[in-house]
Amino acid sequence: MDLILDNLTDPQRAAVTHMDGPMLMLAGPGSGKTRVVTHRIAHLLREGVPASQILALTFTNKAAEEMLARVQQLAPGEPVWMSTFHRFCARMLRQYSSLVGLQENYSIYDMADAKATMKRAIEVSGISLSHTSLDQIANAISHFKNQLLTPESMEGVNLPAGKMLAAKVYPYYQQLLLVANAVDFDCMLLHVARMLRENPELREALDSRFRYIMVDEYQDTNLAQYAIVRSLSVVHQNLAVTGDPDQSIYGWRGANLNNILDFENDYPQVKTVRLEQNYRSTPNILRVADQLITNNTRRKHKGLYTHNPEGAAVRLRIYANGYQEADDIADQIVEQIQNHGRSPKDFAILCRMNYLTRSLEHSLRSRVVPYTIVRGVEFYQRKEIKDLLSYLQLINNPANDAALSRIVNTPARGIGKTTMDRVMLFAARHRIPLFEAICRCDEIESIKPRTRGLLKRFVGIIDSLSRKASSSLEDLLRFVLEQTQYSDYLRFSTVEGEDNDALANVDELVSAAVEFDRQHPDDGSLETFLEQVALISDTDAWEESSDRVTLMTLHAAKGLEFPCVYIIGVEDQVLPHHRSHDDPMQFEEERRLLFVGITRAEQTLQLSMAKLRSARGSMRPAAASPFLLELPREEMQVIDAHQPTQYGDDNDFDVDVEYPEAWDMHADHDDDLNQLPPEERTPETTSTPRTAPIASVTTAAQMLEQQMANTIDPDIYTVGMIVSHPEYGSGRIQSLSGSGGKRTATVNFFVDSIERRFRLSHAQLTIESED
DNA sequence: TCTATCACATTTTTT
DNA sequence: ATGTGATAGA
Repeated sequence: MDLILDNLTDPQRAAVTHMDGPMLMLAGPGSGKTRVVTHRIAHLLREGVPASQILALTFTNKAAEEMLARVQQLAPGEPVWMSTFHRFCARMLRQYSSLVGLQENYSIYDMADAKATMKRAIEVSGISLSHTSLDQIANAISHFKNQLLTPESMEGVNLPAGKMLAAKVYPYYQQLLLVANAVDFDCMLLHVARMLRENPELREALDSRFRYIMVDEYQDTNLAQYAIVRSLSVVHQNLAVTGDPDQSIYGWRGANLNNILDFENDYPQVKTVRLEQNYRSTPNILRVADQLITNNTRRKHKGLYTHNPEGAAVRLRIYANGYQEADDIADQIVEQIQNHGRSPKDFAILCRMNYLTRSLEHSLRSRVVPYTIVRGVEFYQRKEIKDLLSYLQLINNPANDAALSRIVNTPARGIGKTTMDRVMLFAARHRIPLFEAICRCDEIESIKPRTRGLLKRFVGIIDSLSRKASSSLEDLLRFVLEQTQYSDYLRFSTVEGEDNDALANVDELVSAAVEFDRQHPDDGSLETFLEQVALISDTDAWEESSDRVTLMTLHAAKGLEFPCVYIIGVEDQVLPHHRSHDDPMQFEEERRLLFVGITRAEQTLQLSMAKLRSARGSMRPAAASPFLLELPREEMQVIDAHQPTQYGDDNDFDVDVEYPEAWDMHADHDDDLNQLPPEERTPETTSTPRTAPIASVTTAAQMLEQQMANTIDPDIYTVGMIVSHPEYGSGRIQSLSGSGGKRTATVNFFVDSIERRFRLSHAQLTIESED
């Protein structure tokens, strides 16, 4: 039995055993890509390639950790260098910092730090934000860096008007970063790429040090990453990249789809392997995904197939409004958990935009279904955490202006905006860090003597903290808390019993420090801790283990899989997003986004849209996403849950909203019902026109209950009746209670004389005799 | 210098 | 609906 080579398909084995020369692995969703990559590394090691010569680059920490663990399992021994691009660059910069004008204790700015710095740069450059925004400028600068454009190389380059201002800010921003001995995320890549380009002997050394390079999710690489990878594989072209053009959803962040589309041109001797067999989804789901993505032009053809058994038809539900959508999905989940042995963790609800999870949250909470939201901002973005980390950063790198600005007056020390403006002016004039400017505050004439005293006291605090810099992280952090009286500050700024969260978060950070000390008994430096923290993301915190329904954006769902998936808000202007409508490239990316969502599903999938969607506080009509037209309707189950709503029985919107004719939204759905599984195909539903107004109905939830109740007429049951249950056998109905969807029967079973209660709308009770 | 109030915008966000 | 950022007043 060969752990590494057995149980692989032919294409998989071909990829695993490929050793020298470039390789492109086109891996469809659920095709066992991670398995192939890890097995290939194990194979390389077994064939005698030293672990130190292998470098595997991923985009997420999670992917890197997972691969590392799996390789360790297959081939225990010296670990292979597996990390994210950014972590790799962080290490390189640490080692070769002087080549790009940094010191080795440089800081890594997160988005917030970077934006704050840009804001300063904008002020310094004297540009008005009236025709643009900070976000736009930040985006543009990020793009410059991803395109390997330095401020110098951009001089004289013609730019669209939208980017002109950003280009003006760019050099000022870079200057501030340099003075602060700091980099932002994009800089890390840019610096390393430049370093490799400008230092041929270093490039060569690293090229032969990392003889075997693997890149995961290659479709998401930007130009900077591309340049780094190419530089490291000029002499030793043992570059294996894996990816799927159809799953490229980060174009807006600078990812260049051409990197993977042109890989075969870049490396003519490339060996291309296609992994087309899917192990994840039912054929039904896969066909829907495949048919959708066929509409894209910028792709490499893959013929996806699976040997998995046929499953339930993919559902498309059209709801009257977003609340009904949320309630119905929550009801479905409850039903599946109660009666079909599902757990909350089997479900994922995906959406284009974060705010769409709100109504779902509400519906789940009211039904006491546990859920988590995977959001962009979490623990390390919390104010108290950022504050404390800023103290640590300042100790590690006193030039870190972003950290200083954050905590110079937190807790309050009487150093306000006016003072800091003067300090900043002085710092900018002398091109020195803020901390140095504060140390030299005697030279700043505009600052009053009293304030100088306050500034000096601040310097004293930082100095005393710095003297502790080499103690354990836990001690250091506790010392910071003590010296700055930060805990008191939190307690005082607390409104009324509300904010004990903040103190708990502080405790959690201390725990993280303790844990770090434990894991790094010898090499634990402040620098390492800060680097680790800076490059952590919040999606990493998502615990797979907890038994909860997962709510997240389609972007966050990449790489994950769930038995049951709901994709909500499949509406025009939402998916595709209205800002991606015009540009065909972006439009295709939106289609890929839906493709990614669909292919997360293992067993069941429901796409849904609402005819009315509340956005920005008000109800607006929504039209079907154009992508819905591209799906194979004939094999899907289309359910138009059109019902009158609390928003008016004579719903004006109904007439106004335009639906593609092919969808036949309001027609009778006998066809569709015939595709339902038998238990859902009761005479009641077919004979009751679904558009009939139900006068007494007030909320969407009640409507749904009614609807459900109608599927099985509860009134056919009477007390004393003998019924049969699939699990417990025969029994007698003792009593009946409730009404509508809550109509409940208490049954005493003959087999054990135990009474059990069932909701008639859900339970599978069959009548054996009337008496 | 701090605090309260108001206007404003609001896609997605691996690092 | 909700949060953030700027501004004005204490």
